[in-house]
Amino acid sequence: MSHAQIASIAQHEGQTVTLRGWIHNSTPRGKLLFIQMRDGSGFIQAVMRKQAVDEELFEAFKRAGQESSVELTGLVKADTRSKLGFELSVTDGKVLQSAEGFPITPKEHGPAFLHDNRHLWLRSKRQFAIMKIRHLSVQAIRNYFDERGFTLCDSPVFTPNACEGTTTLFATEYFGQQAYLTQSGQLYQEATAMALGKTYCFGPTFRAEKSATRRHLTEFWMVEPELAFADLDDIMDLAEDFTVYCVQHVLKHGREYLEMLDRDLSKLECIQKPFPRMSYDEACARLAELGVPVDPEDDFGSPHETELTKQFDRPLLVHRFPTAIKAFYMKEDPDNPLRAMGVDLLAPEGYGEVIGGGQREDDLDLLIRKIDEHELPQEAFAWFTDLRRYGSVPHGGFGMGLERFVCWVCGIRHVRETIPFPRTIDRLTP
RNA sequence: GGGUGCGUAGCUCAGUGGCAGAGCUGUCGGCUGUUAACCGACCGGUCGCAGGUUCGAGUCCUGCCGUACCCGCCA
Repeated sequence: MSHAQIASIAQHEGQTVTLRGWIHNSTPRGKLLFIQMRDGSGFIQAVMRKQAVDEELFEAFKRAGQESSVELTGLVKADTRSKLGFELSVTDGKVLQSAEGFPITPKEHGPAFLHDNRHLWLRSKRQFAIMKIRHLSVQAIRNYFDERGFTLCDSPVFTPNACEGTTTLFATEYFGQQAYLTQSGQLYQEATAMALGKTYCFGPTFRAEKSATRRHLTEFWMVEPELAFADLDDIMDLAEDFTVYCVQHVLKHGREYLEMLDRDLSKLECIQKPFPRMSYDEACARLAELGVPVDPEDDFGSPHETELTKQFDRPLLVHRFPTAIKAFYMKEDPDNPLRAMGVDLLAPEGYGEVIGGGQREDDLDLLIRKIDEHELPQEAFAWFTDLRRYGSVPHGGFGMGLERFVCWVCGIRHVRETIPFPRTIDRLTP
């Protein structure tokens, strides 16, 4: 007898198979027992008839609580009464461990309770679907860059210096020195891109931001491509093409998971090129037209962002932000030094910033001046300025927050559900 | 860093200053098409913590703790 997987149950129609998994929920109905079983690959309904199995077995399954581990053998039947289209008509089985009082019942629960039980909550159908979509997103990201000649060159997690101020850095002791956990792999990608042309890193990043919002984690995964010989337009083209690829990949391979989450698929189907693009100044003018004016020398906030993205059914690229509010490494607009060659990709439906990036300052003297202006120590950036000393070229890249992407694609409210064990300002466990 | 709301059974919640409640979970029994089943019974309480007002506080006041959401900042 072979063990089958629920995910590929259609191949076994008309056959007798054995499934190994857990009782997701069960409903006794007299001499019938309906078992919602999951095996990690999917969910299926098994029907146990008292007359068809050993009496002791029937009683054992009737007593077995939610999340008991079990083995079930039966005939795979096409059945329209089951949501999957297939049902297991049980002939034999075994309760491996009979569980009692599983805390996450099929009824309603609050977020604090669910997160305290994250190790068990991952077994629910909704979390199963989200983790599958996260996986497909990672697959899409890697495929995209690998198929286009990018070389994976991961940046270090321990770093000696801050690139955007120390208040958002996690500090740690490193053999007697102060070290920080990385909040971006970008500076190192600028080095690898000069060595290999097109590179990317993909790993966890850490930010000690005191942001308790539905869009923030203190530990999150970021993919950061960097290209030599690229200007702002190239970066925007890449961000656009990449986003379309990733969304369409999930849509193509993860339809069943999106349906489990009741995602409106039409909202994802329309994520196609071209994306609307507007400069920051154009965005401010548009906001004024929409009746939400903004001070053009001050960055606009999340309500402004939402108002802007509501105008479109696909992501919006906003470029050329005020230099004053952007990081030291960002290139100034040659046409206007008050504007920097940065770009944000704002996802629709109120999801907001998913990608941030731009063209980097490639002029040695300007970069050294910017480091001073930002009151950063030159010596910490000696290796970074070397990149402009030896064969500087126009270059750029961006970072995409994986969890924000997954949150948008899933159409869920909070990023904390998009990572197996979220780390937020007020949660370190489980 | 700023603002707002909520803490009552394992969970989700109701509770008018006057006897501590419901549904679900769990345990036991019943039921042949359920999928958050249903019917009957049982089990289940430091009303977040500390102080105050009052004849009397789950309920009103103060502080603390926890939690949720919004803003700022970002991906």
